[in-house]
Amino acid sequence: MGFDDICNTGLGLGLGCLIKQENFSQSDHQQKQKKLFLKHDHFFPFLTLGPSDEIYQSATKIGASKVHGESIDLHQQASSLSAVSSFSNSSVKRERDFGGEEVELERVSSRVSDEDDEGSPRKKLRLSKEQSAILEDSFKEHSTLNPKQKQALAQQLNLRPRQVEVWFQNRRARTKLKQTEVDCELLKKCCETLTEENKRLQKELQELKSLKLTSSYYMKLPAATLTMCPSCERVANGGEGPSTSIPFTIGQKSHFFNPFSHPSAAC
DNA sequence: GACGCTCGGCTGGTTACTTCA
DNA sequence: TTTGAAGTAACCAGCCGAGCG
Repeated sequence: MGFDDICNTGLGLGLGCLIKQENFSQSDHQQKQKKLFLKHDHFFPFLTLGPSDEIYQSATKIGASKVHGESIDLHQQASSLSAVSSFSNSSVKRERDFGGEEVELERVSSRVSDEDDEGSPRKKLRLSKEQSAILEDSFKEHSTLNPKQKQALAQQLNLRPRQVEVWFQNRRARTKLKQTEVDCELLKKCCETLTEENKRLQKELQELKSLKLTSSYYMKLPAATLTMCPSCERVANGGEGPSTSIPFTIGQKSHFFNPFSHPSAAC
């Protein structure tokens, strides 16, 4: 197989992104929850240079999911079609007293809460700063609550357990939403970086193809005069002659590239 | 062990209300 | 003073896993 064969095997560029998954030692449920939160440092965008069909396959296989034995589905499961129309004719009026404390003046509520064990009408209250701070602290320790923790927290905050539960549900949703926004921004930047790298490699590829005629010259040289860089698989003429400045790739395997760990694919 | 049922907890989506620029 | 956007408490439907008979 000569250099022509190598050059004409359809070298191409691939683009993908790896997501690393930690091994969890927690309960299944918490594991399931953690899956939803992607850490920044778990992204491994990469470019590949190799036979085009292999690049596509490797990029889709690897980027689509499998890292560390865990499969990750970037596409969230189909969202449930919630056609809920939570009709409510309750209303709550609140005022602030002189000290800034909130005073609730509840008026009407015909909607019965599912947790309304006290028979009191549903209120939409605003949690105090202290309550929020305690809830936040508790959330930092554990994003989910067991029944005992929920009960204890409810007692401590003078809230109903249902309120604590709802607060944690909403808090998790907010966290996930923010994380999604952050991930989106990160992916945008990754995409920009990889696009630039892709352009650069395309250019490099064109240059390599343009060296086709020159390369035939190297093939005629005795094998002993050629040396290959083990890391980048570039062949040089053993330091002899002008050819050392004109490397070319002969590796057939895909060249995985991580722009975060390797700012440049070049030597 | 397989099956069906119940229950509790979670997620995604939504509504209604509050706050603030 | 009004208004629109953002934040958030509360809710609902649906899903899933554990426990039980």
